[in-house]
Parts: sequence; structure tokens; C-alpha cells
Amino acid sequence: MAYNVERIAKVALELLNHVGLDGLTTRRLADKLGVQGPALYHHFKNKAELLGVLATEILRESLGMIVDHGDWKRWLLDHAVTNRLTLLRYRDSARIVAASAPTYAMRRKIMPTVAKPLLDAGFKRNDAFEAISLVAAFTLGYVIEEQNDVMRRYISSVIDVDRGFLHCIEALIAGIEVKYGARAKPRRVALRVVAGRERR
Amino acid sequence: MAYNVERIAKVALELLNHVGLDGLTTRRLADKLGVQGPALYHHFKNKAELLGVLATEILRESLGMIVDHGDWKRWLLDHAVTNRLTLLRYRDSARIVAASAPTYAMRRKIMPTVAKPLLDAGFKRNDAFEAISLVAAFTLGYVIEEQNDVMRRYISSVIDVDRGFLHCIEALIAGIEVKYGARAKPRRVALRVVAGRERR
DNA sequence: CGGGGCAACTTATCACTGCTAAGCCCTTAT
DNA sequence: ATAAGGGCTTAGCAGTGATAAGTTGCCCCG
Repeated sequence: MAYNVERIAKVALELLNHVGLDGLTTRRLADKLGVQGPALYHHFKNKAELLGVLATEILRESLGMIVDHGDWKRWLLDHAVTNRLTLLRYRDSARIVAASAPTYAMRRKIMPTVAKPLLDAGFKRNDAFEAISLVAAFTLGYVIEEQNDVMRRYISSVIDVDRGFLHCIEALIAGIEVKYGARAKPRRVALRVVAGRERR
Repeated sequence: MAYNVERIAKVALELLNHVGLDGLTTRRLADKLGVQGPALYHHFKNKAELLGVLATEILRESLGMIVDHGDWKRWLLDHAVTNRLTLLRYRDSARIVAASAPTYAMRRKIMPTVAKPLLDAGFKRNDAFEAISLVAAFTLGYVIEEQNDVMRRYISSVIDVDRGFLHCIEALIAGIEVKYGARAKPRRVALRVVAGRERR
């Protein structure tokens, strides 16, 4: 019944939202798949590998959703916001992503694709890499704390949290502009002036 | 033999560095304390509480180490760097801190003390809070990835990782200056000029 | 057409985990 | 002297991830 890895991952993510990471046991997942526990081990080497798949699945979701409008600041903002919202869709997702070892390796791999808007804006390879890592690390850390204490959801309104996140990201992007943006020389430029004006 | 919570936490942290978070079982810890497993439950309600104590213990270590020279940028930098270094002293520390629920509550509690340098520099309460959260969340996220894939330690040299972190923090602080620093009006000022010049 | 082979699954079982229940011992206070 | 209680022990449970060995059903190839 558990046709393939994709389907298993999908069901696992559903289950995750019901029972949380600590409740996500192999047996329960097998149950929901209409299958006996050990059957899962024909698809995954161990549970860590399963969680790894969940992590990449979660991250993948947010990847295709961001459009490049030619404005790297806007793009970076969208990137962070989308990332956070996707993470928030799944319970304990940040902890899962955090515990999945290949995160860094994967990120390095897909970096050329994901960093394109920054490279197009004239960022040097390494600067673009650092900038994206910066945003990613912050988002992960932020969402981890956000998902951790459930209290927070009841204490302060959601909007406040959202605004707090936005403020931070804005500060972060401003910093990136100051630190790296100065060195950036736009490639396909019709208006080199704009870049100059933006630097203030 | 397990005199008090403090001592237990200390031994637990030692053990942690030997066996990692996944290897840190109650029995192994009891063993190292010269005690039978269930004895621990006279000191802790459950394992989560134990890990919570470890988390605050780790964080506490880095708290007293930063000196306020009257320069909020320097202070914020030190804060981040020290935080990271302390975390790196213990295996899987970031994951432990990440999983310890009361992080946010605690942080809110000690905020007035910890944010003093920023407040003295003229930051508004909420801005200071956001700025520190920003730095903290980023540091946590960064160290999590750093501690995760062990590969990284062998692939790239430590110095590169250190530099990467520094770059990010610098960008971050620059962003904070642009976004919040402008609104900051130093209290005990001998040289309002400096603040003005720095804003450029 | 028939049988090898393989993938997907089952059953049985393992070592180990966090944790509880009940009882023992030694120190201290009354 | 005795009651009380903190700190521990022994015994044991339910649940976990994981392995080994066997069963089933399907497809491919002779």
C-alpha cells in the first residue's frame, strides 16, 4: 500500500501535524499507511533518513514559490517570508530541518540556482552564498523558537510575531546591502544609475 | 552521590561531549554519577526538564562573559561571538537549546539586564528587544547547521567558518544600525557627534 | 507455460529507552 | 526512642527503533 517514498512522506507530514515530532513513531506511521511497522525499512535505511526526506520535502515546497522581479531586496524578503510560512505549516518542522544532517550539503548544491537573483544583481559568488545562508540561518532559528513555546501563540497575537519577523528581515537586508551591496556591480544593466542611487 | 542538580548538570554536560545528545541516556548518566537509573527522578520531573537545565546552564555560561565598553556595536558583536563559542563547547548544544521550551520566556525575563547596553545607547525598548532576538536567533540557527554536518569540520577549515560567521554578524549589526540606530538617541552622551558621524 | 527471482510485506523478537511503583536505609527532629 | 522523610534501590512496564527470517504475489525470461 505504501507505493513509494513520496507518498509515505506525504502521509508522514500529515501525521506530523496531528501528533508532533515526538509522537511520530514508525509504528504509527505504518498504521496510517495500512502496513506493518518494519515494512518502512524497505523504503528507508532508518528513521533519520525518513526525517531527512521530510526535511527536504518541506524545504522543497517553499523553493518554487518565489518569483524574481529583478529586485534582489524584494526577492530576498520574499524568500525569507515564504520560507518561514512554509515551515509554520508543519508542526515541529524547524526541529526536523535542524536535525537533518544534509541541510548544508544540499544548500550548497542548489546554491547556484537559488542564488541567481543575487548573482544577477552583481553579488560576488561568495557574498551571495553568505547572504543567503544568513537569511536561512536566521529564519530557521526564529521559527525554532516560534514553534517551541506554544505559549507565545496565546500571549501575543500572531500579527505581532509576523511584524517582529518582518522587522528583523528588513534590518538583515539593510545590513546585507551595506556590507555586500556596495561591492555589487549589476550585470545586465539598463540603468546602472539606479544601483548607484539605491546605495544612497 | 548525586548531591544536587548543579553537579548532575555538570556531569551531564561532560557526558554529552563524549556521547552526543542521542547517546545521553538517563542510565548512562546515572552510571557516571555512581547511581542507579531511577534515582535521577528525585531531582528531575523527566528528561525534558533535565535537558532544560542543561540548556540554561549552557546559556548562562556565556552571559557573564561580555563586557560593556559603551559601544553597542562592539558589545553586540561580542555577544554573538561569545554565544557561538560557548555553544560550540558542547556537542549538540544548539539542538538542546533549540528544544528547550522556556527559551523565549527566559529571554524575556532577563531581557532588561541583557539589553542594558543597547538601552544606554538610546535604543527604544522594543527595538532593543528585537535586535537582540535577531542576533540570538541567527546565532542559534547558524550553530545548529554548524554542529549538524560533521563533514563541514573536515571539508573547510575552521577559520573559514569563523570568518563566515563574523561577516554575517557584521552585516547584521550594520542592518540594525540602519533600521534602529537612526532612532536611537544616546542618553549619557559626552559626544553626540560620534553617534552622528557613525550613522554616516 | 512454468519457474526463477525479486520486491513488498509479515511475524517474531531484540536491545534499549524513559519512566513508575514499592520498598529500604540512614539521618534528623521531636 | 521513634516518627519522618530525603535519597536511593530493585523490579518491571509500555513503547521505541531496528533486525532476521519467512511469506506472498508479480513480472520476466527460458
